[in-house]
Amino acid sequence: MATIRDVAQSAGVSVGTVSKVLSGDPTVKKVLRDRVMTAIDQLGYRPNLAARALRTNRVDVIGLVVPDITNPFFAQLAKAIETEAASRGHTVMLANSHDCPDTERRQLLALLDRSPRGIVICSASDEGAPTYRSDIPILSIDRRLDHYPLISTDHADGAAQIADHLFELGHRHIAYIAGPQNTMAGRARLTGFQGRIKNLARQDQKLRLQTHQGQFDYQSGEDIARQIFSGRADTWPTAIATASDQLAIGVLRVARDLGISVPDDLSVAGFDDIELASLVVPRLTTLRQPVTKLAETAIAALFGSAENMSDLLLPGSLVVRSSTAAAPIRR
Amino acid sequence: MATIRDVAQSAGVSVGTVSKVLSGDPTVKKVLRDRVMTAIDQLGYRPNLAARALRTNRVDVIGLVVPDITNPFFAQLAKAIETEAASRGHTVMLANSHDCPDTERRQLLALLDRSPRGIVICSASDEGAPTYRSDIPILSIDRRLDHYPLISTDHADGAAQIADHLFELGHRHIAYIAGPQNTMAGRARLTGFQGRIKNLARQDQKLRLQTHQGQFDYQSGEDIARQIFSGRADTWPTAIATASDQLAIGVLRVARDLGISVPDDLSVAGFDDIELASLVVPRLTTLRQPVTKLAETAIAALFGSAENMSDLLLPGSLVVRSSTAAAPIRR
DNA sequence: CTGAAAGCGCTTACAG
DNA sequence: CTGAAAGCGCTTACAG
Repeated sequence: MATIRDVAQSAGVSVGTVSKVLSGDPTVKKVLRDRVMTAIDQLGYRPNLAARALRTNRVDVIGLVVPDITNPFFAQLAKAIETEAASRGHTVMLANSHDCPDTERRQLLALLDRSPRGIVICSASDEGAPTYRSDIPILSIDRRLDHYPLISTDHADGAAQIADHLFELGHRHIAYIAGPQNTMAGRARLTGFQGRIKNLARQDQKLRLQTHQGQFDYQSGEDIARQIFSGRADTWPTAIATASDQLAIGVLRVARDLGISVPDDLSVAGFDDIELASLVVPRLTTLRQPVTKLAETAIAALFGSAENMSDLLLPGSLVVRSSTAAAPIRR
Repeated sequence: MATIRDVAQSAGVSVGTVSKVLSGDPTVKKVLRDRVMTAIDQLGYRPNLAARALRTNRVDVIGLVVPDITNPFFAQLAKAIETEAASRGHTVMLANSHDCPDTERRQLLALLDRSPRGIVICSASDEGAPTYRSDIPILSIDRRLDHYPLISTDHADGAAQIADHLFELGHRHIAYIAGPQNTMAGRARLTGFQGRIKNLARQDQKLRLQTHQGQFDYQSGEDIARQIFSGRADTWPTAIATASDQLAIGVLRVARDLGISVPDDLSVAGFDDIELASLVVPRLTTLRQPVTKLAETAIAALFGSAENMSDLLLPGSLVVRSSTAAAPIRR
């Protein structure tokens, strides 16, 4: 491979001048600049990034740690971050923590060693984590790591939007299937939903909410839905809201198995808007997380002054599809 | 950050000795080694990887280029590759080509600049691409880039396994929905299926195959299925095999819309075994691609002698679920 | 406006 | 078995 010396020699200038041309320094006269450019083209010169990194102590890389790239939400996030980073000439280093704090710590250290421009992490758990001493900015996305600033969807507000939607459709007996309460998202969505329902109950005393507790996954949705529908039919809710699309899809399947028609007899709403949400029958009403916006904001923060960054909540948007409709008339 | 000099000073040895300890050189006496280790711990020393890279001209990174990390198949692939790379102390640099040859080229050049240990690429198109001059090994996975060695599922064999399965179930009128014929996977699956059917036809002259042509996506499956079932019912096939799970899922939806019972009236088989395949109703019989094995093989090849590497086809495995069953008795 | 030179933090022959 | 020194390919004050 040609080095900067070869280019300098071929162009008849000093190495320093080539470097200045490379960095777009305007003090280089056009004649020289042109000679250098031709030499670069001729030799097919590409700068050695390791040498540059050693000298400048900075490398055009963004580190990204997610629990599992196979989860559609994280895949979308990774894609958005990669695209955004690429548009700024940066490459993304990807690591999966496999939802394991130990692995996460190892991956984070490995990334830190490569002195990237910054690191974006969706933490495996939002319980206490070691803090990393280094001048490389670290940003949490979706799930906070330790004390590092967090960029995430406003989960509470999103859940409240769903509550409003169901209330407006006339539902007065609503079930909520919450996500795990040891995650911030799980907690925020539950309290957001409950809070809004409490407010709405002032408008209509008949409004009732029953809550259940599961994981974010599909199986939980199935299990809890079966439990909900195990009682007498006149005790059934007319709408079920859930903390994730996966949960909602589990509910949909149970409804079909039991011959409960969605949305005629039962409205179902999810959360996240994963791709599957619009493929399922009927297509799922849900709350879309602003994934691209989250990624853009995170990258912008990394390139700005991530020092004095504070938490940032971005609003999600209600996506109404065919799994929710006016409440059935009962009795 | 502490440097190797600080460690040397603190341990009272030369920089060279520290370096030898770092690399596990057995010629260093235990006393010195211990002193060095303590100094490292005390100072929290972590080697500067840029400096090491400059010196050794090698960096513990694997480059990975996929069309779109959001596609579940590529996500699985990326996860497997990342896990495998991590187990060898390497980090993965991820790039999305967005299915665009130009972007792919740019991404590939950017990765090459970072002098990774090797690059694994699932190319955006298997039509001609520029060849890259560099001593960094490049390996194609799933879809070939130019002349670079390819590791992929044996698509033809996989499609043949599906053909066998349907034949054994007694199906004698089978439709095949092929994928795009400008992709190798699309072509190989079609010819594999056709070839096996041709063989089986020697055992039973009544065996008939009709083929259709679509994309790999869900919508294609829906469109073509509608077309298939637009004729008289006694001309309908008893089984439909497809070139992708997405296609098959499109077929399933049409079947339900038309009141055709799967698998009683119609057997449906997909290809790939994406996660959705086991979530759909009924669960989809399909051919599982050996994703983990593909990734392991690719990484092993990169760490071995990728020089004299040749193409490698790995067998897929038939996953029988509830969307296929014995052919219905007609007439 | 351009060039000569120092130095980033390592690894690796080479002496001893 | 250990150390002194060269050098990887850049960037960046500093002189001129």
